[in-house]
Amino acid sequence: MPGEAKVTAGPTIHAVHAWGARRPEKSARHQLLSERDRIRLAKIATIVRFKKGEQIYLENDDADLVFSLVEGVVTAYRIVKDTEHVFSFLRSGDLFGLSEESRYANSTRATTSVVDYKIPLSAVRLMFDNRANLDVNVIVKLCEELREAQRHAVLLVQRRAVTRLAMFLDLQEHLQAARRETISEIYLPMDRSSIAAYLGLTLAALSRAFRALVAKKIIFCRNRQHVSVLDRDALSKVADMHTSVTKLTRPLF
Amino acid sequence: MPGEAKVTAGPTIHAVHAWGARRPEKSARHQLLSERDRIRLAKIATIVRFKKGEQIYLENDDADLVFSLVEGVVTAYRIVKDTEHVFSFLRSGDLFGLSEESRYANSTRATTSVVDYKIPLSAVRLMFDNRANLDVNVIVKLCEELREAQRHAVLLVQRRAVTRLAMFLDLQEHLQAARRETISEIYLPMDRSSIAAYLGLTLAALSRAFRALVAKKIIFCRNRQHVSVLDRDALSKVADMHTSVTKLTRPLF
DNA sequence: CGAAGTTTTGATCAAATTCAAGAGTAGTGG
DNA sequence: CCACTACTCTTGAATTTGATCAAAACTTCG
Repeated sequence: MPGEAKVTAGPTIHAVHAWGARRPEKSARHQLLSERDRIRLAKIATIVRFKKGEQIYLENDDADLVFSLVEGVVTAYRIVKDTEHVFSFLRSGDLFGLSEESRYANSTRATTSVVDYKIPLSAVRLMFDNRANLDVNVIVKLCEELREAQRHAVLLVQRRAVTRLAMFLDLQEHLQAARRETISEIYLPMDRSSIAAYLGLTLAALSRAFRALVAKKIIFCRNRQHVSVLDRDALSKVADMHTSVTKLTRPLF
Repeated sequence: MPGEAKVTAGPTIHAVHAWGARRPEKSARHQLLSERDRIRLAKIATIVRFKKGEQIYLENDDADLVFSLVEGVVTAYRIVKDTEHVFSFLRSGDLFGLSEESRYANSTRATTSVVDYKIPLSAVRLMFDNRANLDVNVIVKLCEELREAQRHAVLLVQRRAVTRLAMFLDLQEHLQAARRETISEIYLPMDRSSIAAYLGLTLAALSRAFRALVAKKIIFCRNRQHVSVLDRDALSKVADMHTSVTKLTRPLF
């Protein structure tokens, strides 16, 4: 397929640059690793596959592996007081598996079938010590994660369920565009209960929110996983965005 | 005062280690910079002071400075649709000022009078290029920020105002302990409206939540800035925590 | 002592939760 | 290809809880 990303061996990290030249195209994501870094990483990384629904690691497990996601969707979550809280849906180009005091800080599972690289943490630390160029790129990636966490917080503060859902759809669409996938339809590989857990809503409230948007002809659900936006202005209006969620970021660091 | 941190020149970064030896004492924060790094940084950093209420930088300003907080409290926030969203209250040992595409990702202001180091971003980038040991420590710090963002998300999902407040108080107390300050009383340097903005509540709801906890004799407010916990078990119960908020973290990276 | 800025309190209203039951979708095996 | 079961999702009615708007009490501070 012409125009596709060229196939190179090894893990990738994609992110919007934190500093560096401001790009003409807004929020374009770039491959952060040099060819050399990718080759270097490829030597210590191995491909792993997970089936849909499979657990990748559990919170509090010994964190000895870092993962680089190649294909599929991974859900990062925690169970607090019997309630699942979803923090992020990880996609191709994302890194996960960082830890607090050598233990994973939350759980992850494959939401679709997943292909990723696993990299022993010991090897990563060695690379840092050897001053590979890697570390600055990891910083950039972390900043992006932080910005996303911030977007999430703004979303969660919204009181109306339709507002949260509209923001979520807007966000998904933008992420999809950043990955250069088609945007004629929004693809939602996760099920309703995961979305509800991400939005901090009950299943019932989420369902009603979907129906409300459909009833107003703002979106159309071809099926559970495929949604198209019929009235973008109305969606933005519902999402309450002066500055779209998509523009949010974080102070950090 | 004996037992105080020894005075050394230059910025500091404090965080819980992401990897490395698991410490006996839970979530102890450590100074991440070596003496050498601090001296190196001190050469390019200058002290700045801000008065209470003063703006430090605004979202979307050109991001040419990174800040290292020495003393005081800084509030990181964004205004979205006329509503202030507070993302974090930064304390001594925290870094802030990182950017997206060379612009600050949100606004910060001094909540108390503040002393910090400002470091030109250009110099920081130069240090990264020169492979100072700095970068790994920055990564560790970013992971901590991420974990905090996650705690915040869990807090925001709680429906009841008292639950959010209880989690917030618990969090503040733990942070205070990690800074090795006294914990006989929780010190809240920020005003009620900032807390409300952090908790995603209105001023009215927050006020009622405070009064509810006071009425149940779970906390005692000596004044607006000083709260003590009278009944820890009851507080934890209100906060809904099997695993206290304070234990939450993030998958990343 | 005012005057401005905060915080508290009260009444009404809107919206999400809860619980429970009903519809729709896969996926299995006959 | 059609049941049959398990699962996900939708819908409904009653309840809980916070937002809103507005006014009163409290704090600073000049």
